[in-house]
Amino acid sequence: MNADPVDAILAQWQRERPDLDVSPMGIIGRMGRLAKHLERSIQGTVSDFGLNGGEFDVLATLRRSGPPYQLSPTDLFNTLMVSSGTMTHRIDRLEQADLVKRIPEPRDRRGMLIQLTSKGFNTIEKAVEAHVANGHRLLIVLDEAEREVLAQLLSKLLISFEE
Amino acid sequence: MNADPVDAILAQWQRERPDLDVSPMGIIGRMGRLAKHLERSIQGTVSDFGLNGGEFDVLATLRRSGPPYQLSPTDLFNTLMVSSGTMTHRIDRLEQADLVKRIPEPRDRRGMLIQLTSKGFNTIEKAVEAHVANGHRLLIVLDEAEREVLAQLLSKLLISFEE
DNA sequence: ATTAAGATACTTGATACCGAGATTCTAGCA
DNA sequence: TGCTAGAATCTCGGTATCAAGTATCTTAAT
Repeated sequence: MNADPVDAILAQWQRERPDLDVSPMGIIGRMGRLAKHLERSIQGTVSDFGLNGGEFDVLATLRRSGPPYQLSPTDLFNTLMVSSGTMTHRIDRLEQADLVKRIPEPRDRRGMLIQLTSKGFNTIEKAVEAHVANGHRLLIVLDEAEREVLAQLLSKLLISFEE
Repeated sequence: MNADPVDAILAQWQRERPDLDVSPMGIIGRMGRLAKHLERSIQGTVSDFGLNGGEFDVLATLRRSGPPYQLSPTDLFNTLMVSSGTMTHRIDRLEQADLVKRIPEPRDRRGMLIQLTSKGFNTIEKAVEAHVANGHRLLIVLDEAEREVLAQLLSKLLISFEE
C-alpha cells in the first residue's frame, strides 16, 4: 500500500487538527492534483497538432456531434463549462487558424453556427487518435475492473453536481 | 444506472468513430468536469473569508505544516503544482492582506520564509473548518465503502504520475 | 581565495479566463 | 400591431497563470 503526497497531507492535518475529520480531502485533494496532471498530459499531446487543451475540446465537441459538424457557441460553452467570453476567444483563434468557420444561423439572426472546416476535421481526427492513445497509456496502472469501478464512482459523483 | 453527460459523449464517439476505444475518456472526462465543479465549490466556500482558491491553498499548506507555520516559496509552489511566478504573485497578495509575511531565511540569504501572521492563522483556521464541512457535503452521495474505494483508486493513479 | 555550477526568488511578457455590460434579435402577450 | 422579457453573441476590464529570463547567493572544487 504505497503512499502518495495526499497521504502526507492528511497525516499533517491529523496531527494539527485532530478534532477535524478531513477525510474528504483524501478524495478532493487527489482529484485536484490528478486533474492537473491529466491536463498537462493532454496539453502535451495535442500541442503536436498546434492546439492547446481548450481548442482541442472545441474541435472534439464539433467532431463528435456528427455531420454537418456544427454547433452554436452557446451549446459549446455550456458543454465545456466555460464562459461565453472564453468561447468567443477560442472561436476567434480557431477561425484565424482556419480550423472552424462562423456561419449565420438561418433561423435566428442573433445566432451563429460554428462549423469544422476540412482542415479542422483532418486535424481533430488525428489529434483525437493521439489523445485516445495517450489516455490508454495514462490509465495503464489500472486493470479493467478497476477502471470500471472508478468510472462508476466518478459518474455517481458527477451526477450529484449536474442537476 | 443513471446517465451523466460523459455517457452521452462516449455514445457520440462510439457512433462517429467505432474504430476507436475511447473508454479512457470515461475516466479522464469525468475527472476534468468534476475537478471544475469541485474548484468552483471550494471557491464559493472560501470567498466568505476573503480568499480565492489559490490563496486558500497557500494558507492551508502553511497551517498544516505546524509551528512555526513557515515554509519557503519553493516548497510552496512545488507542493501546490504552480510556477514560481504564480507563487510570487500569491504571496504578494497575501502579504498585502496581512495574512502572511516574508521573513529572511537566516541560513541562506537568497531565501525567504513565508510565515502565517496571526490574522492569517485565524483566517485559515475558520476557512479550513468551512472547507471540510463543505467537503463532507459534496461527498454525501457516496457511502463510506465507496469513498474508501475511490480514494484508493485515485491514489493508485496519482502515484503513477508523481514518480 | 577564486571560480564554476547550481539553486533560489523575482520580473517580465504573453495568454487564457471570467464576469458584467452592450448590442442585436426573438417570442409571447396584450 | 406594439411592447416587453429574455436570449445569443460579442466586447471590455481585470486577474491568474505560465515560461523564460535576470539577479543574487551558496556550495564545492581547484
